[in-house]
Amino acid sequence: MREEDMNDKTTRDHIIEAADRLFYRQGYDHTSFANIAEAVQISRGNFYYHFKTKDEILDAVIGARLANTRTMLEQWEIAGEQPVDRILSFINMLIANRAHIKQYGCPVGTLCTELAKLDHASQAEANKLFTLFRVWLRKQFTLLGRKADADELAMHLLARSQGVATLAHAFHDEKFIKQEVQQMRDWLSACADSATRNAHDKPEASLRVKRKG
Amino acid sequence: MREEDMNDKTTRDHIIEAADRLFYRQGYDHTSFANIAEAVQISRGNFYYHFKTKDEILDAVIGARLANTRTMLEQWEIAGEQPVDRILSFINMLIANRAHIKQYGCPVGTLCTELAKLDHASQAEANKLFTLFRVWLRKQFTLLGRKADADELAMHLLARSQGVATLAHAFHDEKFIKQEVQQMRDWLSACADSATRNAHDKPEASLRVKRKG
DNA sequence: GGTAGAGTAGGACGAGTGTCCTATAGTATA
DNA sequence: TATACTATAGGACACTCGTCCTACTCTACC
Repeated sequence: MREEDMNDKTTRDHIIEAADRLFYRQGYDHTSFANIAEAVQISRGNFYYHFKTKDEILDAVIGARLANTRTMLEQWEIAGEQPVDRILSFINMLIANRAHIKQYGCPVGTLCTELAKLDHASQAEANKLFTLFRVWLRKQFTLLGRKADADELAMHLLARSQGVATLAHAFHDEKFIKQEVQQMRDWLSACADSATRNAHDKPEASLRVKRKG
Repeated sequence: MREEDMNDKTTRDHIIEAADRLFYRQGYDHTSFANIAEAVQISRGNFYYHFKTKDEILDAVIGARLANTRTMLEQWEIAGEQPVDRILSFINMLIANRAHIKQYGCPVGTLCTELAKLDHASQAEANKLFTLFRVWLRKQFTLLGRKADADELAMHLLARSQGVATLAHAFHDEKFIKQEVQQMRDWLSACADSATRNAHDKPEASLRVKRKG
C-alpha cells in the first residue's frame, strides 16, 4: 500500500496540524519532538514511524500551508468578481486574523525569517509561500490594468502587510492593524482609479474592467 | 571596585559585541555560549565570570543597542536641520544597511519577533528599541507640522521599513529596498507638502519651518 | 617575598535534544 | 490457527545545552 492512503492519514495529519500550530506559536527551532508528541498525545517513539526527521515534519507543514494557501487564493478568485475585490480579500486577511497576528505575528513572515536565520535547507520551500501571494497579487494588479508595475505593486502590498504584522505583534496592538488596513484600502482605490484613468487615455494598454450589475 | 571600571571593560565588551553580532545573524535562541566563547576566543568556563546567565548577556546586548540607537538618533537630530532631513536619515538607514538587511533582516524586528515567540522575559526591553524610533519619529513629524497624526505617521513609517526588511531578507533582494525607499521618500515629500499647505491655511496649528540658506 | 583578588581555563553536572532500536498490540489475510 | 504488516510504546544513544565549581595564573600592594 502507498503511504498516502486513508488509513494513516488521521495520525499523520494530526501530527502535521499540531506541528503547524506549534511552529507558528513557538517557532520551529524552539519546538521539540516532545512538544508535538504531547500535543498529539502520542509516544515520542511512535513519532519516528511517521517522520524520520524534524526537517521532514517541517517540509510536510510547509507543504500543507502551500496547499491551503493555494485553495484560499482560488476561492478568493471565485468570490471576488473584480480584481479590486480580490485584492481586498488579501488585505482583509489582516483583519480576519488580527487576534493571531497580534499574538504570534504573520505565519509566513515569521517562518521565513526564522529559517533564514537558521540557514535551514527548507527556507527556499518556505519562501514559496511568499511567492504564491506575490504571483497571485501580480496577476490581480495586471487584471486591474497595471501590467507595467504589477509586480512592484504586489511586493509593495506584501511589504505593507508584513510591516503591519511585525509591529502589531511587537506592540500587541490590534487597533494599529485596523488603522493601517484602512490606509491600504485607500491606497488600493487610488491604484484602481489611476488604472481606470490610464485606460481612458490609452485603452489598448489595459484590460477592460467590467462594472457590476 | 565597581564592575563598570575600565579594567574588565575590554573582555566584557568583546563578549557583548560578539553576542550582538551572533544574535543578529543566527538568532538568540540558536546562539549558544559555546558560539560566543569561540568568537571571543575565551574559555566557556571563564564566561561565567562575566555573565551568570544567557539572559544577562541578552539584557546587556539590548542595553548596548539602546545606547547606540539613542546616540544615533541624537546625531541625526544634529545633522538634519529640517525635520524632513532627519526623517530622511531614518529612511536612508535602509540603504546604508541594505547588505546586512538582505542577509539577516532588521536587527530590531527580528529580535523582537523572536523574543515574542519564545515568550522571553526581555521582550519588553527589546521593544524599547522600537519605541525609541517611534517616539523620535513622532517628534519629527510633530515638528513637521503634523502634530495631530504624528504617532500614526511614525508607526506607518516604522511598519513600511519592517516590511521592506522582511521581504528583502526573504527574497535576498537589495533592489527591492531601493525601490521602496524611493517610494517612502516620495511619501515623505507629500507629507511635508500637505503640512506646509495646512500651515498656510491655519498657521497657528503648526510650527514654523525654516528654509535653508 | 608574601598575600589578596581579579581574571582565566577546564571540566563536571543534570536536563533536554534529535535520532534510532526493539518489543508489543492490533488487524487483516491465507 | 498462523502469518504478515501496520501502528504504537518505551527507552537507549550520543550529543549539546546552560549552569556551576574548582584550580591555576597574573598582577598589585604591603
